[in-house]
This record gives sequence, C-alpha cells and structure tokens, in this order.
Amino acid sequence: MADKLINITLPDGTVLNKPIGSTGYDIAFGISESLAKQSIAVEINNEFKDLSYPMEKDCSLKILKKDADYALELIRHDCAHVMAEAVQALYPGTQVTIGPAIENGFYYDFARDKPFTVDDLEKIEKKMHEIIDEGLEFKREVWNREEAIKFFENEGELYKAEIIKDLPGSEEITIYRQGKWLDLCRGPHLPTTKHIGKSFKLMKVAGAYWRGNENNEMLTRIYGTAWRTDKELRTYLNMLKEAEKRDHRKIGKEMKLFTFDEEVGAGLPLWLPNGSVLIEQLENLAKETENDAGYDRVKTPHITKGSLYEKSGHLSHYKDSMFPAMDIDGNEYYLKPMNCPHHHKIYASLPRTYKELPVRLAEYGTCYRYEKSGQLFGLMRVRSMQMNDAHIYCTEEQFKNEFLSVCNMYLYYFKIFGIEKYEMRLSLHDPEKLGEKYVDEPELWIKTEKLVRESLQDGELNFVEIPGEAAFYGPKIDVQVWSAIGREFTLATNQVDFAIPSRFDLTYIDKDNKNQTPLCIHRAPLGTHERFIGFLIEHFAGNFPLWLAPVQVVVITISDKFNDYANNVFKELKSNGIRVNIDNRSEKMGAKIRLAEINKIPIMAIIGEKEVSDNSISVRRKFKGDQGSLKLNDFIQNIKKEIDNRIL
RNA sequence: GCCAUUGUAGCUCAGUUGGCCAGAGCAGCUGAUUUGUAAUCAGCGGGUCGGGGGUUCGAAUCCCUCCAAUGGCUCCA
Repeated sequence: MADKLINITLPDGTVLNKPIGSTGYDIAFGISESLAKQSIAVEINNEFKDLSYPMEKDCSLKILKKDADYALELIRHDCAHVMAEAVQALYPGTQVTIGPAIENGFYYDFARDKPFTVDDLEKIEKKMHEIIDEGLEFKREVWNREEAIKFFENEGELYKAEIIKDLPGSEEITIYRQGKWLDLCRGPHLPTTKHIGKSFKLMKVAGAYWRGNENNEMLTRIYGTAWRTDKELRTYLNMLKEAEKRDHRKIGKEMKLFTFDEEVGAGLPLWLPNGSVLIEQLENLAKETENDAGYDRVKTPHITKGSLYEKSGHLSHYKDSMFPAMDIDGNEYYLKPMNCPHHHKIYASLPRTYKELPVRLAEYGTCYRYEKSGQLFGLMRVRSMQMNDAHIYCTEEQFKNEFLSVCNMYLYYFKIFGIEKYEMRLSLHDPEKLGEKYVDEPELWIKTEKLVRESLQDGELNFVEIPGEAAFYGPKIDVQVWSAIGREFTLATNQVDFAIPSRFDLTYIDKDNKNQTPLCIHRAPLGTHERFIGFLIEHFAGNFPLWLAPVQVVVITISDKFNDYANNVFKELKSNGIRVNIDNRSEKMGAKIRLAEINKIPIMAIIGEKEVSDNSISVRRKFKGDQGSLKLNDFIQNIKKEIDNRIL
C-alpha cells in the first residue's frame, strides 16, 4: 500500500513530493548525507521544530544547521535541560521548575531546601559533560494532560504539575526525553545531547522567586553561558573581563570621583573633588541649555510636611519608596522623594495668566528615596540623588510643542555626549489598575496618552509603546540607554502629570478672564547626577572629553631646574580657568607621563630646556603621544576653545 | 526585602587542616639622582584582619549577630 504523499516546499522553491510523516532528517538525507549530519532542526511553515518532527501535510521546510541564529538558542535551551538532569542526578530530591535560554546563555530554577553555592557548579558541570558525551537522543512525546499532571505529582515535581495545570486547554502537553530523564517542554530540541558541544560554562547561582513574584517561595537559580565553539565562549568571557575594567565603581575609585562610607550609609554617595567637577560641569550645561529654552530656576527644601504628600498622592502611591516620617512638633515630615509638589506650590504662589504660560520651573534638587538594600548598585541606584528636574505648566494648545521641545532637548544632550544607542519608550497605564497603581481618572489617561503619542509622531521621533509602565500620575517617555558595557538604564524621563490640577488647584486666567487648568509636564533629561555620571564613566571608560575631565592639564617638568618656568605656566593656566596640576617631583619624565596616562589626564604640558628658552610648552595628548610644541599663549587659546565648544 | 558570595595597609591581593610579634607589590614619606615622551635607586612609616559577641590554652581562620559591598530575584531615575 503506497503512503499518502505531501508537498514540501524548500526555500529555493523546489517542491518535493514525499510520504506523509517524513521528517526534516529524511529530507536532508535525501539531499545529501553530509547535510543530514549537519542538520540540527527545521523550520516548518516558519515555526521551529525538531529535526525528527513528522510532517503531516503540505508545508514549507527550511533545514537549519549549526550556523543558524536559532542554533544558539537551541544549544542554550538544551544546556539547561542537561544541567537539570545533572542536578537531579547529583542532588536527589531537587525539583525542577523552568529553564529557558536567555541572552548569552541559559538558566534553570530549582526548588531545593539547601540552595546551591558556587562550589557546586564544578561538579554539575562535570556531570553535564558526561551526559553530553552519552549523545542521548532528545525524544518528543505528546501526553494526556491529566496523566501528565498525575505523573509529575507522583514524581514529586509539584512545580511542573502546577505549570501544566495553568497551561491553556488548547495547548498540547509535550515532554522531551533524553535517555532516562525527561522534562515537560514545548521544544524544539537538538537531535542529541552531543550536538550541544562543550562550549559552555556555569557562571553563577542566584535566588529567584517562583514565577517572579516576591510573595512566592525563593528558588535557587543557576546561570550558564553557552556558545557554538570554544572560541566564541572565550570571546564572551573576555568581553566580560573588559566590561569589568570599565565598571564605573572601579573607575570611580581609581579616578577618585566618589566614594561610599559604611558610617554614612548605604546608597549615599560622597562626591570627592574630582567627581564634583563633573557635577559642576553638567549643571553648567543644564543651566545654560535650560536658560536658552526659557526655564526659570528655583530652589526648594529637602523636607516637607506629610500633608503635602497626601495631596500630591505620594503617600498613597509612593510611600514604599519614601523614607519613614520624622515627627517635628507633632507634625509628620518627610524627606522629599521628588520635587514636583514644591514646584506646584511655587506655581500656585502667584496668580497666573495665559500670557505668562508656559511657566517652566527648573531645579537641581536633591531627593531621597528609600530603595530596598538589595537593589542599591554603585551610582546607578542610590538613596540620595540630585535630579535635573523641571516642571512645565502650559495650556493644552501649547502641550505638544512643549513636550516635543523636551524630547529634542534629550537629543541635543545625547549629541554632546556622543550617545548613539537609545530607545524612547512611551509608557502607558494599565486600565485594570486604575485606582491602585494609577490615579483613577480614566478619561484623562486616554486623553493625555493621545496627546503624547501625537506630539511624538508630529516630531517624527521613533518610539515604542509599553503598556502598564506609566508613572502613577500620568504617561511618560523614558529614554533607555546602554552603557558601553551593555548595562541598560532609564536615563531621561518626561512625564505628564494630570493629577495635579485638581489636587493643587493650579489655574491660570485665559483670554476670556476665565479660570483654566494648565497641563503639567515633568521632565528630567539628564536623569540624576548619580546615574548620569555613572553612565558617563562607563561610556567614556573614564576618558572624559576635555571639558568634563576633572584634571584637564598636568604640567610635567623634565628636571627641577625648570620648576620656576613650570610654576609660571601652572599659574597662567589656572588663571585662565583651566583645571591644572603640576608634577614637579624629582622623577624621570617617563614616570610622570605614565602616571598622567594612568590618571587619564587628557593633556600633558611638558617643560624642559627648550621650552623655557622660547616660552613654549611641549604638548602630549593622552593615547596620542607627542603633539609637538606650542607657544604658551596659543596652547591656552586652543584648550579654551576645545573646552568652550565641549568637543568630544 | 529575599537567595548566594565577599569584607586583611590608601589601592590590588597572599595568608596552608585555628599555633611564633599578620605578609607582598603599588601608592606614601625621607634621601640620593637632574632626567626629553608609559615605571631611577635606597631606606622608612603604615593594619583594633568590617563592628560586636561566642567557642578555644590559643581565632584573620570555627559559630552567632549587625553593618557594608558584589551577583541575581522583585522594584526603579
């Protein structure tokens, strides 16, 4: 009896007429034996499947080899399975939960009374090698739902049983076997464990909540990285090493930018003189830019009565992130987590008319937020922060223009700092969480979200929309950036606050002498000093452009015979506002140059006999080396120009 | 906050199964040297081993607790 035939279309358009139930492997083998050997999986009708998946009807077929992008995902996912088998072999009684492929690797979450430690990793890795060497075939099976649940419950795999129970009824329950071990899994997988190769490494252990919910039990997670070849693995590990060198905490220490002190408290950075230079330069930039854009500067206090935060909604929506209240003369006072309420009070302190709108109030205010201890992270997550903050009060007609101007201000800054990789995210509210996570104003949400979207579209800015990420008081644009070592951060933020008008009775008098309510835009293009500087350190690897460099020039003497002239040069530079040091130690020039290079000082002004005789200096640039000599005056003019123009 | 790891001189790190007054390099100080584009030589000083408590004849080393940092989870500028 002849089998029924189906049509299988290959990527080049060839149509093969093959028996029903043919697999990718069969087709590959039909083409060539070596192709069959190299094949690892298939794409059937644009869906990834096992190489052994039987085709039941007409379809398109693409055979994947190890060089396919998807191969990495398979290697990583299979690695996770093998690791789970290894763990259960070595530590009986451990339950498996989930174990996906992730960027650069994979993880698997286990439930075990005693969490794993890094010491366990070596053993597990060794066992994994054994399993891979066995070349076990990954076999897919479709199971009956109820039986599957019963099976896993009997095995004591309660998490797996729970996963199946929560899968939608339409979903097929599939399990994959590798030798005697099996796991609930959607697949697909490589043909055998041998296909995984040995280019993987277990990296670290971590705690992780079951289903990512902090009310659930803590599981123990093992992370690994996996690649096609040892070379790829080495490259990746090397990249991690390089990243460590750029870490802002390391460079911050080396360059004496900031420090933390146990006795001061966690998350409370102390800015050293060098770091304070950075702050000052950023503030100058912001003040200049905001001045040109029509902002007024204001100053507000660090502590405030609780009643103000009740009015603003902070106590009902943001209290967990605030430091606890202090009792002062029977009143509750709080450290301010944001500047908004104060700015609103400044707006409300005077009668406003349509003629003076938009009112733009800017402040580099220090705010304090209670971040849980486990989430503090260098300068990137701190408890005291200085925000490049401002609030813009405008009419509805002015809104789009104002909103767009703020976005363009980000882009202006990004250009100055050479930030090329960023993403604008429009964060929207989640209608189901009105009244709890978000202020309960359904129409206002929809209206302002529309306004924001349209202004971005009008400005032809690229953005993505993210539901459920809005601030409690309104939609926002967050700008994500990636530091040079791949860390992702929300840097700039631009938010609409529509809860304000009703809560704070903010008004203005319109043309018809009627009271109107302004819209409020809350923006922080440079985020906080702490995060922004942390980002900049990694972005520049500490090699700041001249205008930002804590020390811009170091005067280096070749011998102390030239100290008098060098001192004059030093004074001259200093009186021109250049941040300059002098190295007149009784050391060899090479040693002084080396020190300057290590300290990442952009310019060295070297002085010897020749320079003294013709009133010049020999210029050396960090990295670039000897730049020849210049008359002192020309040197100063050149530097000043570079600084004033904030040349990168 | 939760899980794991870590905390020795200003910095980077050694310190074997608990056992002589705790070590090195760099930095610092002093002296010699007077130097032309990434390290001149010599001498010297510097540590309540994160804090507190305990076990022990004896603790940097073992236990408890607190503090801080790191990697994650959760959360976020």
